[in-house]
Amino acid sequence: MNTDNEKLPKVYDHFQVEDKWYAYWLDKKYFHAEIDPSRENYCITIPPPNVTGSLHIGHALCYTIHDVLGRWKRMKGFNTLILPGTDHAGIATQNKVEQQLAEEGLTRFNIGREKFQERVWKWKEHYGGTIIMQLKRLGCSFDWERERFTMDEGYADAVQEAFVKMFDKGYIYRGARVVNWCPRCHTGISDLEVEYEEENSHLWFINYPLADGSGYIQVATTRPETMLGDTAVAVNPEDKRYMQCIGKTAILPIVGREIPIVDDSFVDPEFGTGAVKVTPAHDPNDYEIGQRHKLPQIVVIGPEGKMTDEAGKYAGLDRYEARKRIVEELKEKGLLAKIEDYTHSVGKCQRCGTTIEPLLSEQWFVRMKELAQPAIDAVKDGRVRFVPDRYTRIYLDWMENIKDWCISRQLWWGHRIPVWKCADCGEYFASKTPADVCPKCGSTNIEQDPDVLDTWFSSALWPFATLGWPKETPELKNFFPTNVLITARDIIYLWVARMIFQSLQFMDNVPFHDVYIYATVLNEEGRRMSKSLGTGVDPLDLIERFGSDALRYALIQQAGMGQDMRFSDSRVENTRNFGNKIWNLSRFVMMNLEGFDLATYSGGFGSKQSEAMGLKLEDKWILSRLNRVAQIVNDGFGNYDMDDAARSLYDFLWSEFADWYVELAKPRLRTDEREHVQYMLWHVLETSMRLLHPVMPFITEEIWQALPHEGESIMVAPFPEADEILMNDEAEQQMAAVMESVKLIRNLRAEVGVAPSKRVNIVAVSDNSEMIELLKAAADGIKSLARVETFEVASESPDGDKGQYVSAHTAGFSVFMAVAGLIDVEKETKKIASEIASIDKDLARVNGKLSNEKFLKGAPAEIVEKERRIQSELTDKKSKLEERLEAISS
RNA sequence: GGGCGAAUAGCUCAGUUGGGAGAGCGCUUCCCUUACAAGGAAGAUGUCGGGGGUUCAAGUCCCUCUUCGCCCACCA
Repeated sequence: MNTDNEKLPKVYDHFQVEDKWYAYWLDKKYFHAEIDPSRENYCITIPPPNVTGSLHIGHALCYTIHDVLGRWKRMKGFNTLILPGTDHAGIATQNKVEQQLAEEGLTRFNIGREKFQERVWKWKEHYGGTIIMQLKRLGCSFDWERERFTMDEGYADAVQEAFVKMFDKGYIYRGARVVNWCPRCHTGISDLEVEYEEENSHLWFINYPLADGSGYIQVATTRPETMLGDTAVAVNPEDKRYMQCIGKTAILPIVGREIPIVDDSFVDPEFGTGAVKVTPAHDPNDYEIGQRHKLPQIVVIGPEGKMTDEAGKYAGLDRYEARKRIVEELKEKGLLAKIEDYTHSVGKCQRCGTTIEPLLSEQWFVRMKELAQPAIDAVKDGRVRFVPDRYTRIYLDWMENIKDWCISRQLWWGHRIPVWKCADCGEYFASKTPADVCPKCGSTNIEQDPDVLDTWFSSALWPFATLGWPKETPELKNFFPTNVLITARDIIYLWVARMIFQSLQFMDNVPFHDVYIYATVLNEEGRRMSKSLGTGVDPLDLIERFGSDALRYALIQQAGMGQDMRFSDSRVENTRNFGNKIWNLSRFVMMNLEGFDLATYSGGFGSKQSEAMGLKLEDKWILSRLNRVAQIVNDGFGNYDMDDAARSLYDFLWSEFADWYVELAKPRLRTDEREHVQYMLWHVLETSMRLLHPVMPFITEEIWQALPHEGESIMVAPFPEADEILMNDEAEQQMAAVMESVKLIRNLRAEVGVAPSKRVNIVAVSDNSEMIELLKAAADGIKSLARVETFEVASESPDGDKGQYVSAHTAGFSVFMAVAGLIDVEKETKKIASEIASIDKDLARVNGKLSNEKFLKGAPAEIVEKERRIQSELTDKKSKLEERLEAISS
């Protein structure tokens, strides 16, 4: 290979490299998975991002993890399918488009359902496109030929199929309930879509006069405006204070309605006055009380958050204005006993922040009990495993206390509910195809339900609907169930749980085997990164500045087991530096590969071959380290410990390969070892690039392509497996001693202030023959790394004028550095004395242990042995220092 | 009210089954030594949140307290 013609630029330029290789990979169709029964599958259907906007760093982490695992498995020979797509995100996207309309002074009602839907589709095209572009820039090796959208044609069919089947099986029912109503979004939402916030408010105490004139009963409320809809007062049946009131009636102030006083064990006698006003149409608990006592339901607040006609003179007022005025009127009438400050949590719409109005309305629900059970079993018996494990209980607790799921939404963007109602006989029926006649009475006077389905109803089908369900496609047969779901912890209930029960229902199998809940990304201030909080960071910005590889590595390096991570730009900058280090490391190797021919090295490193090749200590050492890293990386990816894998590669490449091996290789390249060293450098670098490729795909491809290689892309090259034969404890220990000697000499130089350019004369001393041999063998390397002119190895300290040496001591050997002129005896004495003091401290600890019989008896033999070794090392070092002290002061 | 997680160097975080406290950034000193100044060499910095306990041995296990974050709950 002629390296002169292919000089790599000095600074890594991520711009041209990333675009070039992504286009190449696409062109080669490496991302595309065809069905291949001869190979084991690896399949993930990605969590489809909402088409509400662009992706932030949290998403970048999620999809980087997908891509790391995908690339790893692909290189390991799995038929790998990472299936991408996007989610229509009903309410969220509709809100975005409504905001857009509002800027034009329009509402969805102005332009009508059809036109509105057109606008949302346009929005989807735009932002869906942006998201896909972001994923591509991130380097994601997803199968774009199989990209899906939760409202594409086939998907719509799956949603209808699922709904109709569930409807016909009786899992879906229509019911009047108090639901969480968002007056701004104008729709009901599920319990999971409500977010609670602490609010400072008041507790109003109101006297309700008793009808018999015998006084009044006092109730406490946080929502005085709902009193207009009260149809009872409830007290606890055990509450002695109110026993005589039960069965009596009270006169509802302002309204004048006579309402019963009922007993219900729901009421907590400790809270407030122990008497509760009951508003069945505006509070889920009151609704339940109302059901138990057959109370009427009076809706006094309408869908817009305004008082209804039932509110009499307050009709038409905003709910908060009504509250003010009602409190005012009660005060005037002398019925307001007191007002207390009170802090409580108030439900807000997850999507727009508007305070939820509990409102009685008719909705479609999924009956959950029966569906939940198999989903509970699947996790309990381990068919689905949560990582980290602590989420198992969170899931199970929720599933075991599950409530029915409100799936209808009064929105225009989403899957229209495939239910028709017959105007003549009142029958509701579901149908996948547009219906025109009532199956019960034959009437054609039928109308489709205007509502759409909760987005999560469609998302719940994702792992199988994307593979073709309800059709029995080859993809579905081949790739289902998928291997793992990688997702954020905030959608365990909303999505994960629902995929599990829907999959068990429709596929009779779990949707995935592992659920990996990754870290929540926080910004520098420790706040959750979220678009709606305004704390999102655009990954594209970081990719532009530092490169995709840098961003990916920074994310993976920090992606510990579900731990939150604070993310800041400086992290990515550091990783960019790592990329540059790898780049220059590769430049060095490449510059020195002249004349290297890969073809002559087809054997690799077997134990015998390595002997035959005459491996030096540093060769054995770097091969040992390389294979240990290969082990850690494979284990790390396999156990979702990706940070461990990433960090070990960083340390290996920078602190071992570049800092030590390459430095030791430099002089060897000028000797007859050249060819062998070339092979070593190539081998270690090429293997490292393959190990690193899943995390940093672009730079590794660029380097790999520039190196001699076999195959057309690193993406499809085999992933390195650890070879235990090459793991070599002895070499690692010996190398540690050599490195220690270099550090000691460098340290002495710095201490005495010898200029880096100046070479020094060293005498290394040991009374251990093996150590002497080792130091002798390593002399060339030590001389080069520590800038040593003469390096003498002796069994005794240099005699003669000891005032001409400074020294440093470690276990097994000492180094003496000749200084020009005499040493500063005072300074040297001080240094040695302080070292002795520090050794004494350690020695005291070790001696204490070793003189403790309990320790000697209780601790395992190897630990005792280790302490003994430490003791002898310290003692040895101390005596050397004392000897030295003696020598210089004499 | 219940549950979960976190607390380790100035900052952000690693620390596998209990066995001589680590990295990156920042800081100090020196160096453009032909792979790399986005770099190299040397160095300083810790009551491992507090208090108990188990153990020969605790950052690691148990109890308790404090502070922060998150989740769940029918907080009228």
